Amino acid sequence: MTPSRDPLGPLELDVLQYVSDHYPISVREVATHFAETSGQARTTVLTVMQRLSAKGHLTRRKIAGMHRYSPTVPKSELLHRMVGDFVDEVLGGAVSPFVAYLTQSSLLNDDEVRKLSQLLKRLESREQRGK
Amino acid sequence: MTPSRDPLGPLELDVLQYVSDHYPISVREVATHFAETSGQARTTVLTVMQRLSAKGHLTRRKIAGMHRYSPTVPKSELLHRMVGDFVDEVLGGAVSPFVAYLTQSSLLNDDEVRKLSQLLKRLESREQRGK
DNA sequence: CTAACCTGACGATGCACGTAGTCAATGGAG
DNA sequence: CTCCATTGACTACGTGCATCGTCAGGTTAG
Repeated sequence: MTPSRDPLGPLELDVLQYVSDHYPISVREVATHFAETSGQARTTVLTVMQRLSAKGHLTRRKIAGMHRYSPTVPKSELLHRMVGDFVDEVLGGAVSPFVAYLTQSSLLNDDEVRKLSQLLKRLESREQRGK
Repeated sequence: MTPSRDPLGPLELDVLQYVSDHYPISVREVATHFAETSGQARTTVLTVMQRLSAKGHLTRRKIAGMHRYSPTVPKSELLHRMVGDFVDEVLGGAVSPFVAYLTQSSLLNDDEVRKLSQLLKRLESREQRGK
C-alpha cells in the first residue's frame, strides 16, 4: 500500500524517521528509544506505530514471534515527499522563501555550499536545454 | 505580543498567510475569499482568526465599526520562521534534504536559479571571510 | 428612530493525535 | 505441561483544530 499524504503529527513523524533509520526494528526497540529520549510509554509508541501502519507508512513482518517494522518507502523518498509537501502547502510551491532563509542564516557549512554550487550548475544546464 | 511557536493547523496557516498578503483586512473579506476558494463558512474563518489573535499571530484594530486584522510580524519573518521550524523539527536541522529535493525536481524557473546563484556568491564570499 | 443587516462572541460537535491502561495471546523457562 | 514475561490488540480520554450555528450588540438605510 502506498502511504497516504495525510499530515502526520510530530510524534508520528519522529517515529517514522526513527524506524526509517533502524529498520527492521521491533516496537520494543523503538519504545525503549523514545522512553529514554522523550519519556513516552511503550503503549504510546505501539499505538503510533499501529496508526502509521494503518496509514501505509510502515509494514511489518512477524519474525521470531514479534513484529519487525520497516518503512514502506526509503528514507530519501520520505524526505523528498516531506519537503515537497512543505513547499507546496506552506510555501505555495515557491522555493524562494527557502532561499531567503538560507541567505539570512549561517546554517551552511563549506560542504553544503559546495553541494549547492554543484546543484546550481546542474540546474543551469538543465534549464538551458529547455526544462 | 510575540506569536508563540505553536504549530499551526493547515487552515490557520492559510488564513495567516492570506491576512499577511492583504492586511489590514476585515473578517468579511477573508471569509469571502475562503468561501469562494475552499467553501468555509464565515464563522469558521472568524473563529480561526480569533484563535490566531489569541495566539499572538494577528492583531486587530476597530475601524469604522469593524475589526481590521494585521499580522504581528511581517510576512518575510513569518516565512523565515516557518522554514526554520520545518528544518529544525522535520529535517533535524539539516538542509541537505532540501538541497537534494531541489536537485530532483524541476521546480526552479530561470529567475529562481538566478537568485540561487546570487545567494551562492554571497555565501561563498562570506564563508571565505571565516563565517 | 426603527427595522434590517452586519459583525463578533460563545458554544457545540467531530475528528485526529498523543497518551496510556488493560487484557489476551504468545513464546520461552523449568 | 505450566507459569511468567513479553508482545500486541483494544479501549479510552484529553487536547487541539476545523467546522459552524446561534445570538446579542452595533451599524446603517429609510
